[in-house]
Amino acid sequence: MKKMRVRFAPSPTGPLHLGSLRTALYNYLLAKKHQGDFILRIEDTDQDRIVPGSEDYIIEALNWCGLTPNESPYNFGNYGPYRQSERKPLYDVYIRQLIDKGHAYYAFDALERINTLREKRKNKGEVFSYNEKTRLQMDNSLSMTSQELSHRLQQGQPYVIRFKTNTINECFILHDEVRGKLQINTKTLEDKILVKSDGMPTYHLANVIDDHLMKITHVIRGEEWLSSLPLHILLYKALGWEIPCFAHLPLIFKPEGKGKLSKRDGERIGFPVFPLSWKDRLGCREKGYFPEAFINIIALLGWNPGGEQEIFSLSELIDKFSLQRVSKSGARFDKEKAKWINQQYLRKKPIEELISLFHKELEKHQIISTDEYLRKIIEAVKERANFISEIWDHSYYFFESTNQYDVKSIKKVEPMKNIFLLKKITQPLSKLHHFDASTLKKTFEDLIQKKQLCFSKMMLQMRLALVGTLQGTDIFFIMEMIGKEETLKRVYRFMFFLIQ
RNA sequence: GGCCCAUUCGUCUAUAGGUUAGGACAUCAGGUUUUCAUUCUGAAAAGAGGGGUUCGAUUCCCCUAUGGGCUACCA
Repeated sequence: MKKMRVRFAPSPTGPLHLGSLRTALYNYLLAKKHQGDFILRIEDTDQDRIVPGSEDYIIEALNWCGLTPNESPYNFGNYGPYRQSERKPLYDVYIRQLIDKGHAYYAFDALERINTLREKRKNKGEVFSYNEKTRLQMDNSLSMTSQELSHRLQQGQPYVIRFKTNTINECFILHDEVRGKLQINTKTLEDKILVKSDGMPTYHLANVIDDHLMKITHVIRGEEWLSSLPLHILLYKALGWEIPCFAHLPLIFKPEGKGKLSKRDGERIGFPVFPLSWKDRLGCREKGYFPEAFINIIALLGWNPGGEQEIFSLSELIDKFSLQRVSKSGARFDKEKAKWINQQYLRKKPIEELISLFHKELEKHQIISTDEYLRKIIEAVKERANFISEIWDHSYYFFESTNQYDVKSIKKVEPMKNIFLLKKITQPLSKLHHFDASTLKKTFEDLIQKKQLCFSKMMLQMRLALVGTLQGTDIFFIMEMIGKEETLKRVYRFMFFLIQ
């Protein structure tokens, strides 16, 4: 059996987004499932559109997700180079071959002429297409003598090379791993440009040649390529090559509105469309998504193994993945579910890892603490956090004193009555030697029983005093953690605030 | 306009002709926790429409509608 080889072939025109990363993931999963190779190839045939830094970004993003390629521009296998811009000599060989065999031809038409032709037809409600019907009226090697052709080539006139679409077999059937059979009518195809006037091949040609030369067995890419598939198949046939398996993945749509998710959708949807930050746009990593969770999220966008399990490790994904279970229709991204998945991972993380991550989070607030202190706090609040940063949101009051109070909440709990409540507790608290949660709880209970007070009102007051809002963890735990001195300080400060 | 693809709860999806159409997120309502969360229980919520094929269609076929993709010397 032939070894499975798949490739992820992004063009370095900016950061990767969710959709491309999912394509990379599915490629990776399929390869690993079959002990195959996962190759990264950089498709930089359009030199004008290259954005500096994007290649590094691609590598780093794959790395962060744990999708390490077996072969890449930085990790050569036997089929390099892995950047298309460096493979030009290879392409030239096959371009020659296509021309010699009559599968491609030179076209000298000025862009302006084609554009005006298009305009004219459009005004008539028709469409101009460069194909079997029109090619002989155009300025190309099919409509001129060989002498004229060589003359013009010698003169150095600019030209492109077009594919001569063979329409002898009017219809043929394609097979797509996720969509099944597709019927194609060659009459509707155009003579696409294979080589641009700068001598570089277009995507279509480079892609086919590279996939063949790199011994790619399965081409897994986005649905936007489905309409070019017939051209690609015809190219394989023209070159006399074996056709690989194709799988076209459904698109990922914007969370609201229409159309496929684009790089510009980032902040509008409130979820980063990028795995890592790009310039001033926050990435999922920076937003606090764990790479395992991120992988899990995108894996489920357009695929599921059929059961009711929703949380999968990378190795489980590898084990369960199959192209047959990729859905045909586009998926809309749901950021709430994404959060939930991240939360599931946060809950499962070993405490040691959470401590270390939280140390880093605290650095942002210039806070240094001990592992032991953090351990207790994380255990207490981790259930309510989706991200590490939210652990901070739910625990800041353990690290800094409150001096701001939520006015609405204060009104709700009748302030003047409650100064009286707070006053009652300060005495017993200051007398305590053991300031731990259970002793504290007992102290409160005793007082409440003795003075016939309301437990819940007392608690709300304490909460406001210690946290500033009606949020927060168990009050007795908070007191234990911040200690007697700080507790009393906060209570007095709150009373003072109320009197004012 | 042409070509192509898709269409199950708000969202992601299960169901490979026979199910009370299942689950998850989100939503809502209750219960537990004499404070905050966690948590538990429950509810509402779907096969785009119309024709076939069939004893029987969400499932197969056709038409329409809707959405999407492509239609560049971009990938």
